[in-house]
Amino acid sequence: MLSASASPPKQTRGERTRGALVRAAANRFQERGFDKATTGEIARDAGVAEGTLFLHFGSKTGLLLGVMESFYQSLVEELAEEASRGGTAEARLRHLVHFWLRRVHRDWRLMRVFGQHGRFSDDPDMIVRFAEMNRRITRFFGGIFEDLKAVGAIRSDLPTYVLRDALFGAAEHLLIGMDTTGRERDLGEASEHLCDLLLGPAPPSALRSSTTKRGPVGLEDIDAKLDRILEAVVSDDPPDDPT
Amino acid sequence: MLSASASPPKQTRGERTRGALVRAAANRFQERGFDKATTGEIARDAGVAEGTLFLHFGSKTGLLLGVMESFYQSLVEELAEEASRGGTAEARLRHLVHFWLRRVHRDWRLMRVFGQHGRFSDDPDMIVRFAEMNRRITRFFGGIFEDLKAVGAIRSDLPTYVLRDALFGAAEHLLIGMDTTGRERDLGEASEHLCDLLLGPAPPSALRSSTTKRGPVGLEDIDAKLDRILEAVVSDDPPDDPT
Amino acid sequence: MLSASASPPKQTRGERTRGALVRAAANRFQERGFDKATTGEIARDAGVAEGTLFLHFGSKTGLLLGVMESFYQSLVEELAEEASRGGTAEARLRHLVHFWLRRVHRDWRLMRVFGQHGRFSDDPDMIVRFAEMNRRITRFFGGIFEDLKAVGAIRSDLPTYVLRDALFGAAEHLLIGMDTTGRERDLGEASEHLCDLLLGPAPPSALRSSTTKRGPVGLEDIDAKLDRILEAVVSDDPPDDPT
Amino acid sequence: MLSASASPPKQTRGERTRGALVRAAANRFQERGFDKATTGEIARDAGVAEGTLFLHFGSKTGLLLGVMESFYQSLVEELAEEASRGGTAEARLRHLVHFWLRRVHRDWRLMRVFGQHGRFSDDPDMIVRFAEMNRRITRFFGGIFEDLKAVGAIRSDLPTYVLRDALFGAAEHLLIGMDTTGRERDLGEASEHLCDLLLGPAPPSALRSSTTKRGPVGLEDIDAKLDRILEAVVSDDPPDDPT
DNA sequence: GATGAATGAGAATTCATTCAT
DNA sequence: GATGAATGAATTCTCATTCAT
Repeated sequence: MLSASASPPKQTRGERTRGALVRAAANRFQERGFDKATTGEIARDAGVAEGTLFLHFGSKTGLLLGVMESFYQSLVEELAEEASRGGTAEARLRHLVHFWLRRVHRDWRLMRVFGQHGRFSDDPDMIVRFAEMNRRITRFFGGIFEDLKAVGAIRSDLPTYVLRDALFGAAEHLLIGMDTTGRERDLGEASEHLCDLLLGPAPPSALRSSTTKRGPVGLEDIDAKLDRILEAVVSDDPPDDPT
Repeated sequence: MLSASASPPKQTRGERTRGALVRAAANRFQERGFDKATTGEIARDAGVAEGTLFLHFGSKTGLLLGVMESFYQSLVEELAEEASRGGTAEARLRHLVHFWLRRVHRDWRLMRVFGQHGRFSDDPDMIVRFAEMNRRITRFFGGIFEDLKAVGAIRSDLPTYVLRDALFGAAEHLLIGMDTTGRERDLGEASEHLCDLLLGPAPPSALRSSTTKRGPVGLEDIDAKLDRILEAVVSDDPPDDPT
Repeated sequence: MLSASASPPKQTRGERTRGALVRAAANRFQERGFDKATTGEIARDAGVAEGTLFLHFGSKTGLLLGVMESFYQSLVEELAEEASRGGTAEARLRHLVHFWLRRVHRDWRLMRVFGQHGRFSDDPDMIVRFAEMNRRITRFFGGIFEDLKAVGAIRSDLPTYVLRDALFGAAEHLLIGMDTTGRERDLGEASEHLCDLLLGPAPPSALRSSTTKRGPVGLEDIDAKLDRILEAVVSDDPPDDPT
Repeated sequence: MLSASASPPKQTRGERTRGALVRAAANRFQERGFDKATTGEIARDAGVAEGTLFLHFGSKTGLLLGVMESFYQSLVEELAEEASRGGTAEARLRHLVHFWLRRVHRDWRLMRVFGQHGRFSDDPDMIVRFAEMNRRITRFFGGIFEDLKAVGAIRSDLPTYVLRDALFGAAEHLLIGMDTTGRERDLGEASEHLCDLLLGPAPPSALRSSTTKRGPVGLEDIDAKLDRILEAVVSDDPPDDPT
């Protein structure tokens, strides 16, 4: 989960403890969900007494908040870095979507916990904080959509919220489906398809990116597909939503 | 929630009790989630003793299963009725999507509970049953997508699963967004936009009539068909899910 | 504590359980105070599972309320019976005060718990209920004081509240003193003295009651007192307030 | 609470810390009671680390002891000053009672905590110390009562302990009643009434002059003196308590 | 003297489930 | 079929106290 930071030597004992707790909690929340994960378990994993958990985070919900903040902070950083790579708006979208799919793939269970409790917690603070974090994330994509519309690469008659919901919703369903059914999907391909959907059909010129290139069909293509069909006789099941 | 059926007079006492429990449970699950809803309050709402609940459903999970079955049964019936209205594939899609949005709008919290517990329950029976129900739902849309591709109304390069994930995912995000933020959206408009996205911009010519020929059969045609087969085989067993 | 009722055969299981819990709780509250008594302990004493306690009383505070109600109910009944004995207002006062001293002597620790938590609980319901019970008790004495004033047996220039506070306060301090210091006092004598104080000095005639009779002093009296002085070289400690 | 003394400039750091802790603790004990006040909040209020509290007082009980000592020390000083004003025994009583009412009015919650824990603590040291402090207080009043009896201003047939219990008990009930019911009482009036009760109605003649002789010595006189001795011996060690 | 981080033994409460009637 | 009373394991949270720095 949250990586065991290669800590620059300066860190108080308290900081180390907090870190260990956040990491242990992220793991437990991910694998068992918030409600089924117990504070006892988490403390034990972190190698501290249960009371220490409450010393640092005040409550189980406070701990979740801590995990969320830690998670979204690095997520935003990564996203910022990925988004900083130049290119046309379309290239940036394709790049970010691909990144998003891979990123969410790693942590969708945890993000699902965030979504569930960030939105429906009894603690209003939690709800507010979660909304903020979420906004920081969606902004990245919302901005690009606006750019694309301005440039004419996306039909301007589609409201941004539909595009955004389609993007995040599709990603979520896709990833959950993969994880709960065991069916493997090539995330690169999937993200290309998803972008294709959002961007609409290729404008006259051939801007198509490599994976989706539609050159003349050869026997190789057919053979590859037959292979996949043969494999497909085995797989099984359905997906849901991350955040 | 599940409507208090104007019951045809004949019903055993047991049936009436079961019904009351299912209705009460649906309400509680919806408003408090599965875990926070207690068997005690459900029994009280239903006007029976707590023991009676276990007499009929064996366990809380069993009760959830009962609620799910009752829910999906009517959902499938409604969907079947809506889908039976004729029209072009596109008209059927637009109609069903609109219906879906309105329908899910009413019960998204409950469906969210189903999705959560149907997929991640410890009870394997629960998982299997949920998958079946889900498949019954997705089939309606999957079929239409195939038709639309066949007809050329949807670009055949987009795999069905992407369309399906985009549809269900977008619907879910849209509805949750409405409910948690209080922001009102016109569901009619939203469903039109969503269909516009899925269908892509209207093609220039009259390719939309249902049985247009596309010239001599080439490898491209075969390849396209293999695409459909591939999609069908992979997704008929493990389809995407609308929760 | 609360007497193990010689139950008339009709009593549901629940009633028996409630009774056992109330009795066990009264004991524990009395000997350890409300805060230090644990629900686990009480349940064990009552021979039921800890959960059962909460089934019947909802919370530890609810249990205290149950104990209080049970206690004050019998107290009021006893008081009503004692008060029903006729006689002059003075005779009734002397009788009731004597009864009160004996009664509180038995349960002052418990009554102290009631006073503490009945007045300072966070639960407003508790406070209201306690105030009501208390009023029911004080009314008995307040009424008599009014009668005595009307009759001229008590100086009418003393407000009733002073008399009442002096009575209850003195009783409380007296009893606590006895219990915490181990010093024995004759409750009959003490109640006579207390009444003497409240009533003021004897009117001309010799209404003095038997224990306080001041006949001619004999050597026996002096000898008895010397005995007590000799013993007194050993005793120790101080008192507090019941309710 | 305990006043922030305008300290004579010389005070070690330790003394200042102790003082801050005692003041903070007095406040917390008063408003939340001993058990509900936590060492954490007290330390925070005092502006020191929690560990520091234990450094100075060893335990929470030790802290209470510290507060008690500080409190009773000033109380005794104040009382001594008030008592030093001359006048007849009766005037001194009236003055002291009035002072007592006003004084207790300010701090009855805290004194209640002292009474509760000073008497029922598990720590035997606490009990002993509390008893000593208490004795120092009661002596002031006990002495006056003896004087008044000697002078004939109080009927000598009432044992001192009854007077003392009535005084302290009435004061306590009166003050608690005021605070918990919100009912305002004029403390000046109340103290007059209370003294009137204790002193009884003014005797007809001039028996109140300080050294009135009462004729030839008889057994009655000896007996009365034995009463006083008896009382003194029994109550000088274990006196009644003003809490 | 002082700190702040850590501790761990409780405590109250919850709730799905069982079972005698 | 139905009930209501009982259960007891599990869980979160509190707080006085300790101790290395």
